Parts: sequence; C-alpha cells; structure tokens
Amino acid sequence: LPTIHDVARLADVSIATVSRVLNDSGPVSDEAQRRVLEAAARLDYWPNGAARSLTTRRTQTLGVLLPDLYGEFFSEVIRGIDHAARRERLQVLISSSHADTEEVLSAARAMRGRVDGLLLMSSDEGTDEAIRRIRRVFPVVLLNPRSELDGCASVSVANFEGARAAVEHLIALGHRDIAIVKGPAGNVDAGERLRGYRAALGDAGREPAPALEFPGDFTESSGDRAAEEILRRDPRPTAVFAANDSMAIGLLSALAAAGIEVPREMAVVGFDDLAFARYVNPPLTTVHVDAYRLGERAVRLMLSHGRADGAVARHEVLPAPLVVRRSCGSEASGRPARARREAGEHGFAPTR
Amino acid sequence: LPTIHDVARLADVSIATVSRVLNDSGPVSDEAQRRVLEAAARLDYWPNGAARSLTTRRTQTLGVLLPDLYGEFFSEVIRGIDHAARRERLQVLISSSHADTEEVLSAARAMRGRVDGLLLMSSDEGTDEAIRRIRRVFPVVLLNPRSELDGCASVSVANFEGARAAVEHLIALGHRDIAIVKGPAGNVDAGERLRGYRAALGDAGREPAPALEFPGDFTESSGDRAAEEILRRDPRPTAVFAANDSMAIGLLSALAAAGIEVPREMAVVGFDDLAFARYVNPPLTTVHVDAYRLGERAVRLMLSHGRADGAVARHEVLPAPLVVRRSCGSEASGRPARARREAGEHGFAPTR
DNA sequence: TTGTATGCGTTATCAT
DNA sequence: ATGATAACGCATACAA
Repeated sequence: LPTIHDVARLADVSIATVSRVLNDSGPVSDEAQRRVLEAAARLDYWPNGAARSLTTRRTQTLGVLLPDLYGEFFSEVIRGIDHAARRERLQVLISSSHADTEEVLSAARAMRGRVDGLLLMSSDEGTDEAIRRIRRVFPVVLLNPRSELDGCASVSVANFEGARAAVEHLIALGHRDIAIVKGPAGNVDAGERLRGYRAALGDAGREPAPALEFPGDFTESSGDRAAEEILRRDPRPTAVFAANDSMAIGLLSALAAAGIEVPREMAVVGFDDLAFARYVNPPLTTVHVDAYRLGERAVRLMLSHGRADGAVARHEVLPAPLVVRRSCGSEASGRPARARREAGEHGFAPTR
Repeated sequence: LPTIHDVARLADVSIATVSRVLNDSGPVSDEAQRRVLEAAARLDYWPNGAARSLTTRRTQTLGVLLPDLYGEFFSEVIRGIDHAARRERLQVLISSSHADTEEVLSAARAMRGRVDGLLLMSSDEGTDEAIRRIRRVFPVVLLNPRSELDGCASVSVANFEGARAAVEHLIALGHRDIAIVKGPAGNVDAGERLRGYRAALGDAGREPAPALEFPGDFTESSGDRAAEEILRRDPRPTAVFAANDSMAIGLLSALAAAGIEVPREMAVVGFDDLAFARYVNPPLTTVHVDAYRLGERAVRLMLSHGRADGAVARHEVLPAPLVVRRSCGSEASGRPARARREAGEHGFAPTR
C-alpha cells in the first residue's frame, strides 16, 4: 500500500511538498502540484488516518457511548448524531450496551487517541467519578444525564414536564382515578416521568396513591400484564398513563382483547410518540420525544464546547409536547373518518 | 496528559518494560510489574490508540458503511454488528447516508488507518469498481449486495424466496388477482421482492400484469396512496403484496378508512416483520427478516475472512420465512380472542 | 530480565 | 517554493 513516501518518489518531490498539496497548506508551485496530484491518483494513495492524527492531535471523529441500541429511540439518536457529524465531516465511533460504570470507563479508554470528544448517555447511577476521569482526556457532552452536575454540557428531554402535561390532560378531561404504568426502576427517564405524574396529581389536589402505580419495564408485554392488574382493581381506574409507548401498545392490545373500549371505557396516554403511535387503534395520544434532535443538539454542543465560549457548560432541554390523538377521547367523535385521516390519524379498525 | 514515558519515569523503568507489562508481552519481574501498575494507576494512564495502531497496524475497530440509518431495519443491523463486535472487543466506526459511489469512496478513504475491515452495504449500482479499490486497502464484507461478484464475502437476505413464498401463500388461499406495491426503483431488496412476486405468479401459470404492479417507495404514505389506486381498479384485486411492512401499514390504514374489511374483502401481506406487525389490526402476515442476524453474521464473516480460510469468499443467505398471522385470512376465524393472544397475535380492535 | 534504538506514516518547523 | 528533519506515542528487535 502506497505511503506518502511513494507518492513523493513518483512525483520526484519531497514528502513535505506532497503533504502541502494534499492538505493545501503552504505554498506550492503549479508544476509540483500537478505532479503530486497525478502521482497520488496513479497510486490511488489513501492517507493513513492513525498517522495523521498522531501528529495533528485531531481525529475528526466523535465517540458515542450508549447504554443500549435497542428500539426506535436510540436509533433516532444515532441518526441525529450521524447527520450532524456528517455535516461537519466528522466520523462517528459508536459503542453501546454498557451495564455498569466499569464498562463505560473501559469503552472510553479504548477511545483515547481515536476521538476528539465523547457523547455519553449513561443509564447507570454513580457515574460521576467516571465522568470526571473521562473529561480529563477529552471533552464530554452528556445525553439525558441524571443531573446537571459535572459542569459539562448536556442535552436532555423534558420528561417531567411532558409527563405532567399528559396527566393534566387526563385530569382536564374529568378523570379522577388515573393509573400509571411505570418504567424500570433506576431508569432516569422512567423516574422523571413518574415524578411528572405525581406532580400533576398533586397540583390537582389529589394524593398520589401507590395502589395506582403499576410496575413495568418499558416492554410491550409489561404493558400487557399491567392491563390485567389494572382491570382487577376496584374501583377500576378510568385512565392510564403509560410511561412509554411500547407499554401503551401492550395496554391497548390487552384492553382490546378484554373487550374494554378505548377511550370510552378507558383512556390511555403514552410517551415517546413512536412512528406507529398514530397507526394503532385508536391513534395514541402521547408525548412527543425528538430523539433525532437530541443527538443532533449533542453534536452541536460538542462543537461549540470546543470553542472558547465553552467556558460555561450549556444545558439544553428539549421540549416534550403532548400530541393529542384519540386514545383519550378528547375530541368530538362525530368527525368522519376522512377528516381524521387528513389530520394524520390512521386508526385501523373501521370506525362504525 | 500522561504518556508511556511518564509512567516509565514514575515507575523508574524503561518504556519498553511499561509496554511489556501493560500488554502482557515478554518477561517482566514481579517487582517491575508492581511498580508499573502502580504508576499507571496513579497517573490514570490511558494508552493512545492512534499511536498504538500505527505500530501494530491493527486498530481493533470495524468500519461500517450504510446507505441510511432510518428505521428499524438499519437499527437492528447496527445492533447485531455492535453486539458481535463487542464480543470480540472490537469498536465500531459508523458512517451512513451515502447517496452515490463517490460518497462511499470518500467515506472509506477517511477510514484508512482507522479500521481493520469494512462492512459495506451499498444501495447504489455500479459500485463494483469502487469496491475493488476499497478491497485493496482493507478486507470487505458486503451486506445485501446486488450480486455476488467481487469475490468478497457477503451476507444477504433471501428476498426473492421470501417474496415468492408470500405470494404463493396468497395463491394457495385461492386469490387470483394479486397486486403488488413495489419498493423504490433501483433498490436491491425492492427488485428482488418484485422478482419473487412475478416468479410466484409465473409458476402458477399466471402472467404478471403491469396493471397489477403499483409504485411505492417503502414509506407508509406510499402504501396509503397505493391503496386508493388499487381500490379504483376494476376488477378489484382481492389481495395485495406490499414490498415492505411500512407500506403494508399504510395500506391497512387506508383500507380501514375506506371501509374495506381485511382480510375478508382484501388480503394483505407484508415484508420485514417489524416489531409492530403483530400489533396492527388485523395482525399482519408478513415475511420475517432477521436484520440483527444480518449484522452479526457480517462480523463473523469478517473475522473468519481474516484467517487463512478466507481464501474462498463465503456467501451467506439468511432465510426469510413467511409468518402467517391474520391479514390474509388463512386461519379459521372462529377462535376466541384469548387463544389468539396467547399465540402472540395482538390485534387492537375487538374481534366481533 | 531490562534498556536502547528503530520504525510506523504523517504533519510541522526549520533552513535553504 | 522546497527539502531535510524532528516530533507524535507506542511496540518491538536487538543488545546487554
């Protein structure tokens, strides 16, 4: 494989000149430039990135550390990161499924010398010390951190506000017994959404009741199971806030199977606004999370972080607006199907 | 930031010894080992990957080039790659959204010196020459290639066979006028699935009719639009094969809105078996694609490729089995909902 | 068992 | 405008 030396030899110039024309740094005569370009083309010379970044101390790549890769959320985060990085001609080095702090640390170590900065989303608690060690090595932007600690930039989703808005919506519709299907314990998002749920109830003067809080783990089947428990409760709640859409899907499915009509007999609201939320029956009212933007903003923060204005670490919070569709029965049900379709609501079952 | 020299100085040994203990290469006295380990820990020394791979000529990372990152398919491919790579302690350098050959090439160039091999999925035609140039630089495994050319290893999905099986299923159910909603022109998968559709019709002695082939682009809305055209046709087809699940979802939605009952008035079969396929109403009969495995196998091929047995480039084809649910009406409809749920079919609407 | 010295492929700093 | 040459941080062949 040809190196810069081979190109120099063929073009009959020094490696310094080759480097100059290829990087457009420093002055070069037209003649030399021509010869170098031709030699590089003939040899199909590809510069070695490792060597280059050893001297320049820049890698043109962004490291990304995620707890997992499963599902639409992470997929969209990555897509946002990739697009933003691409625009800046940066590469993306991804590593995921890190259970504990130790794994996060070793993954970060492996990136030393290979990335210019790290985008880190950690579901684990007590990562603070680890983050401090990582920050010594390269700049870090936190995605959805547990807290704003650390003095390093971060982007997060307004989980609390979104959840509160969702439950307030149910309250405004007249519901009094509102259940929640919680996310996995220890999960940051799950915790914030639970907090939002409780806050909304509290603001309405209603005491949050443990009996109305059902366990879940963000999977469809856990929503399914929760439905059965909820239906057993007496008095039966008239509305459910699922801490994410997957569980809401499970709920909807189980309710349909049990012959419970949504939203007439039970209102359901989710969180995430997955692509399919508008395609289920009835179209799911849910809280929109812009995962793509989360990744995109993280990259932007990283870039501005590098500049001088990074003195003050910025903390962005992406809004999580409620998207009202039909699973809470908030709208008049008399509208014809055509009108609803044009509004982007695509429930499956014939309306009758 | 500490280098190997700093560790050597603090431990009062040479850098060679430090390297030896840290990489467990060559003999080292217990005393020296102790001192080095302690020094490295005290300085929190993280070896520089670029420098290391410059000498070893190994990067411990896999390059991945994809045409896009959108949707469940790519997301799962990446997840499969990531897990398999992780098991081998490899990192993953991802780059996507490459429209044309030129972009693929420049992305690959940027990876020179940064990856030990490249996993390449290109939707573009005429990439053959580019692939040859890339292969000079590092080993390549093709994902879902247009053809088995190139003599380099590849993994692909049995698109043709899957599509044929899907359409044969419809034929076996007695359908004669079977429409297809095609994928985007130029797309490899779309092409193969169309071929499978035509082959099934041909095998059944039916002439493939252009009037039954409707355009689509793999999006929900294109399935939606196709439905309207299909319903306008006279005689109206009694079954539709959607070249992917997203379009099938669009179809289902539009059919429901038009008051057409599925599967009684119109059978629908999809392709991909997205997570939500079993949750729509009726649960979608579709062809299963194991995207996770696609990525996983690609990594495995890359690894064995490196070894001596790589002399013969292997070509794996992942099966794409038909998953029969309810959108084609293949099963007796008398079964109670509970039985169906236990079989993993979770349609939303009450059955009635 | 240990240290010295060379090379990996670039970029960058000098002279010229 | 150009060409030696010194880093960059590490691994390793070789000498001791």
